[in-house]
Amino acid sequence: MVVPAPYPAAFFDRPVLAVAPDLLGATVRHGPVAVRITEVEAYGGLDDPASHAFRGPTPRAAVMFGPPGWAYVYLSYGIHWCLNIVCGPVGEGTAVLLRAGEVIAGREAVQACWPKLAARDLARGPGRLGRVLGIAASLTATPVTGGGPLVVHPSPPAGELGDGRGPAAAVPGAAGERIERGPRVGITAATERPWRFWLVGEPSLSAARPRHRRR
DNA sequence: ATTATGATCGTCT
DNA sequence: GACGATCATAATG
Repeated sequence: MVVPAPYPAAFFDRPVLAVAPDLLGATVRHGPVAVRITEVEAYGGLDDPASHAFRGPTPRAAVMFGPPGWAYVYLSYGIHWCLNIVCGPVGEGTAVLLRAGEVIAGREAVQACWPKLAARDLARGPGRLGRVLGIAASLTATPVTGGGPLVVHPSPPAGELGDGRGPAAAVPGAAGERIERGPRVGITAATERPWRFWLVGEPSLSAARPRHRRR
């Protein structure tokens, strides 16, 4: 089994609106579990009222102003641990929120933990994605570029990454897939910015998932 | 099928 | 002291 090298810090040291779509189709790994990212949101710095970085480097948001390629983990609604990757140069305060994905490694163990969920729902939504990966507060301010417990790397061809990837999931891969964008979800400020990105046709999307039409 | 509500706690006002 | 970058469950059409 070949595991690709992580994306280098330079990959994340770019405008957040450039990094966000580039993360679609990439893989996040933590221990035995890996998730192929299908939906993300971009969050700005001091200029984005919806961002945790909007009020400057507070104790919580200070990580966002740190080096690109570091994880920013926060607790949502007192319950869910959500995962971001810091982007741009030090001091900018931007990050990409990982909102949904497809479990491509360690799926059997994950399925055993949540047997009532369909495979496509296991990492659908930022809270579930974090839960499946075992995201914890201790992972904030650690690099995802290698050397840490959390790693982001290009997705290998279907089947080369452990169990769980059936032929039906052997999608064309990030390169050939279409990307759409739209408004971010769950925020009350700057709702007009189309800073949410997703892979067209993925069954694991957290919102606006195409319901099959009745006839 | 959609809509309502409770859970639960760190962060910032 | 109010409010979330959410989700599971229950109630209702």
